[in-house]
Amino acid sequence: MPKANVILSQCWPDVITKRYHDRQQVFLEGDEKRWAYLVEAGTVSLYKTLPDGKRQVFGFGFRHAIIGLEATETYSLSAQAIGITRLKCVPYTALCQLAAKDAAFALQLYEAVSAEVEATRDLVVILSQHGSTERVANFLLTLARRKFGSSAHLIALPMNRLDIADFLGMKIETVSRALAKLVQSELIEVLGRSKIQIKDMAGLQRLAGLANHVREVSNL
Amino acid sequence: MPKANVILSQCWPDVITKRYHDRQQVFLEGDEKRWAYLVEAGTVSLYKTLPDGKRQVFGFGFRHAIIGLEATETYSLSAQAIGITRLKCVPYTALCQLAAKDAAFALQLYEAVSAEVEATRDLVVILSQHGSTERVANFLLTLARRKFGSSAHLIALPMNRLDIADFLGMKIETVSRALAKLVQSELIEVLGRSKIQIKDMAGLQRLAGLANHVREVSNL
DNA sequence: CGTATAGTTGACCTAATTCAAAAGACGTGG
DNA sequence: CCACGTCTTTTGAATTAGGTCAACTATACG
Repeated sequence: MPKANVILSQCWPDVITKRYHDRQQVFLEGDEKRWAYLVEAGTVSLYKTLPDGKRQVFGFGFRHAIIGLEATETYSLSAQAIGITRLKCVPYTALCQLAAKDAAFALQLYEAVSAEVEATRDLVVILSQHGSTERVANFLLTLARRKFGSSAHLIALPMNRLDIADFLGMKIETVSRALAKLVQSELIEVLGRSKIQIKDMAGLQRLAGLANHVREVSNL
Repeated sequence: MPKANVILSQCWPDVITKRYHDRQQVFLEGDEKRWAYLVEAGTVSLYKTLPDGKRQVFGFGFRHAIIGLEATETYSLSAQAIGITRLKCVPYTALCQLAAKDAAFALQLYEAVSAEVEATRDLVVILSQHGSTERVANFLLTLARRKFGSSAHLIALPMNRLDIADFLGMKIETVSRALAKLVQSELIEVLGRSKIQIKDMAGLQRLAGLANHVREVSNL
C-alpha cells in the first residue's frame, strides 16, 4: 500500500486534493477518466450498477488505495465516498504521458493492475464457493488483516450493511443473520453499527475458508 | 485478439511451440512462471483449485488468447488443455526484459491486464447477480460472439459440462437443467455433447441479461 | 427526548444442491 | 456397421440455503 504513494508521487506536481462528504459520488461508470485517485482519508466504495438496478460492489478503497488505474478511457466502475473522505487527484493524462516515456513507471502500473486482477479473482471465489457465514467471516478477516499485518481485533466498519451485502453478493438480512451466527458461536461481538470485536481469531479463520490462503479478498 | 500477436511477436525470436493432449496440464498455480503462452490451436481452461477440492474456472483461452500475463513470479492460476492444443511459449524473462526497456511494450501489458480485470469483473457480476438459466444463456452468447463479431448460431463447446459448471459457479446438474430450459423455450438446440445451435438469438439475449451490455463475460 | 434511519429477527417461499437412477453419446473391437 | 461398455449428461425427488416480505428494535442525530 505505500506502493500507491510510490506510483503516484511520480506524477508530482500536478496533484490536487479534493474533499467529499458521506455518500458523495466521486465518479460514475462511463464518465471520462480525468483523474486517478489516492485515498488519503476516509473510504471509497467501487461498484457497478446493473441494468436492473442491482448493485455489485467490487471493493472498498481505504487509506493509501489507488483508484482508477485501469487502462480505460472512461471509468469502468462508479465510486462513492463513505464518510468524510479526502482524495488526492492525479491527472490521468499526466499518468499516461509519464508511462509512455518511462518503462519502469509503466511496469508499476502493470503490476498494480495485476494485483487488482488477483483481488477480483478472490472475490469470484468468495462469491461462488463460500456460504453466507463464511463470506462474512472472510470479509471481517480481510478488514482485520489490513490494519496491522494480521491481528487488530477491533474492526471499524465504515460501510453499512448494504455495502457489505452488495460486496458479498447477498441481501442485508443475510449479512445480519451471518453476523448473528458469528456472535452466537462466540467468534465476534457486534459493537453498534460500525464496530466489530473479534473474540476468537483462530476460530474465525477456521470458519472463513478451511485453509487460510494468506491473501483472500484483498480488494481494499 | 490479434492484439495478442502484436504483444508477443515483439518477443521474437525466443518463441517455441508446444503440443498438449486433452486434459494435459500446462502449468499449476504456484509454479514458477517460466513462460507466457499464446493459444494457437485448441482451448485452455484457467482455474484455481480450492483447499476443499472445489474448482473455480476463471475463463477459457481460445485461439489467439494470451495466458500468464499477470505480473507475478508464479502462476496465479492453473491451466489445462481442453482437446488437442498447441501453444506458443514466450520466455517470461524475455517479456519482462523487453518491458523494462520499452515503455510502449510495458503499456501494452498494462492494457492487456486491464482488460483481464474487466473480464473478471464481468464474471463477478454473472456469479452474484444472475440466476442459473441467465448464466448459461450469457455463457453461450459469449461463445457465439467470439466467432464472427456477433452471430455464429452454431456454437462449439470444447469444454464439458463440468468445466462450464465450475466456470459459472453451479453444479453440472444445474447446467443441464438450464440448458433443458433453454431448449424448452425454443431458444437453443443441443446437438450432442459439444455443439449448440442458437435458434432465437434475440430471445437468448433478452434472457441473458435484460440489457445486452455489449461485453459481458469476455474471459475467453 | 423524539424521530428517522439502519439493522435485526421471524415466517414463508423459491432456486439451486444433493443423492440417486436412467438415458444418451462415443470409442472399441468384432 | 453394429453391439458393447464406459463415461457423460440428463432427469427426478427430496433437502436446504438464501431470498422475500413484514414486523420489530436499536442507533444516531437534531
